[in-house]
Amino acid sequence: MYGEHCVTLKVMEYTYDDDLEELCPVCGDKVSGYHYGLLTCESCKGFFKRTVQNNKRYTCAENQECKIDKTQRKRCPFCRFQKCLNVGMRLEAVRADRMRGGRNKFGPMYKRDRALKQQKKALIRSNGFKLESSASDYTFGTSLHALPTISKSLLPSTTPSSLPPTDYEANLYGPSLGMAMQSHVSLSAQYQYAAFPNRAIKAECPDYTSSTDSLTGYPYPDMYPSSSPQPPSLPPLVLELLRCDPDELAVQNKIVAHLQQEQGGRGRLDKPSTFSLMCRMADQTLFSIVEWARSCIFFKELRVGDQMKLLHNCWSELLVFDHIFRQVQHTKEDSILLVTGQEVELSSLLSQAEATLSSLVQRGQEQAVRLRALQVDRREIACLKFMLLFNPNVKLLENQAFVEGVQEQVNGALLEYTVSTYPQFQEKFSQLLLRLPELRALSTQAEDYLCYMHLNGEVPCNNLLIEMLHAKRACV
DNA sequence: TTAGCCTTGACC
DNA sequence: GGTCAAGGCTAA
Repeated sequence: MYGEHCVTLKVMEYTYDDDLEELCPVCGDKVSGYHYGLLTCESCKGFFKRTVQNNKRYTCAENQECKIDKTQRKRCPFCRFQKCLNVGMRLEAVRADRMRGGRNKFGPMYKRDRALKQQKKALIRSNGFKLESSASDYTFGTSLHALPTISKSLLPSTTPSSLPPTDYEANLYGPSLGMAMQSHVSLSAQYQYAAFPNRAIKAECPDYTSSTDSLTGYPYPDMYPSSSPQPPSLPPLVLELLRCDPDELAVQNKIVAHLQQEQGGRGRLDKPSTFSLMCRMADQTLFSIVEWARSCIFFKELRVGDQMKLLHNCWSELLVFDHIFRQVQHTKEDSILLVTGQEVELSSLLSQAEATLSSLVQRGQEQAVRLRALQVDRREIACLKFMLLFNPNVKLLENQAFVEGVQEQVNGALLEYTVSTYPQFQEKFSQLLLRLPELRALSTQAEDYLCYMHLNGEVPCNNLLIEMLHAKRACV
């Protein structure tokens, strides 16, 4: 049996005392500082600047899947620029007026990012996670209670689990889901200003993110000369779906804050197991997913009964998809990026985890590799999440026609988007859809594993995961 | 064209 | 006045 004490995960050592020791997310070269939204190397900074300033258009001689690393980054500027965009470099940080010096509106974001990295580092240290270079051999799941305090502006005044269900409809969801369904509106409102830096920036900068931002292959903002080729217009539905997506940093902050609070309520000696900690992370991620769904266009039009059925059907798919897309963005294939921002060394995990868990992790990594090869972008991810959520095959839906209609609309918008945005990659749409069956199979396997662990008493009590698991199996 | 180094200037 | 993320310059 998979014992909680037998998994000792190595966590990559963080060196946030010196951000410059990090590697460029585009090519892996040494980072020279924050450039256009994130920590990158000097050469990718220059490359990104030249590309945007000179409105360059590249083409890929291969199939737009070129590997970009330090030695090969000069080979294919198309794929290099795509990677710049995919990892999150911001077009709007390149100045249209070419003014030198000074500060831009990203300053606070960089500051927050630094603070977050410090928090993560403290989290890892106080957590007792085994550092790669450390001689001591701590287990992954140890005390979280020594975490540094997250600033009040980032902390919710209350946690989902501390709110009693009062709303009738929310109660229909079950104890945990009911709370998730009714309480997160106020929480998200509180997070809006503290952890949605982009929103604040948008108020002061031209709004490139709403139409032609850094998420696409043809993302040039409107500030460039009108004589230059204009990007194709994007399906409004795709933009709307993307708008529904929560800010990753906000979710991360919220989950870290919750885990801190949760552990704060325990004694120092009451250490959760590795698996238990993973479940708590997944549990909180699931709360975020429910919150996302509730705020989504179309979903909020549905009656609560249908909302429940859809969520019960796809919760594990969305959870697995969330994990996989995080690995796509993470770009490092030798480690896993957790929702808390912590890195876990893959080899260590695979060598010590029980066989089923290893297989799940490996299959997840394979999916991440395939999606990365497809150069999937955020807009496509947003569409795919909707397609998972609005599954017309769910039984006993009150408004099955509506769900089917949404599925068709999103399907059409994704097709239009991929064809117009990636004209050299006509089969991208079908390639993306082909990922879904594998994803569903993986999530089923993950559910089975969770069920098995639950029966063995390894899953924490009052867990939304288990509630969803029971609800789904009761429906089948 | 690339990429390392230099200059600039708002913000602290 | 120091910091640091912008843009600029230039040898390779």
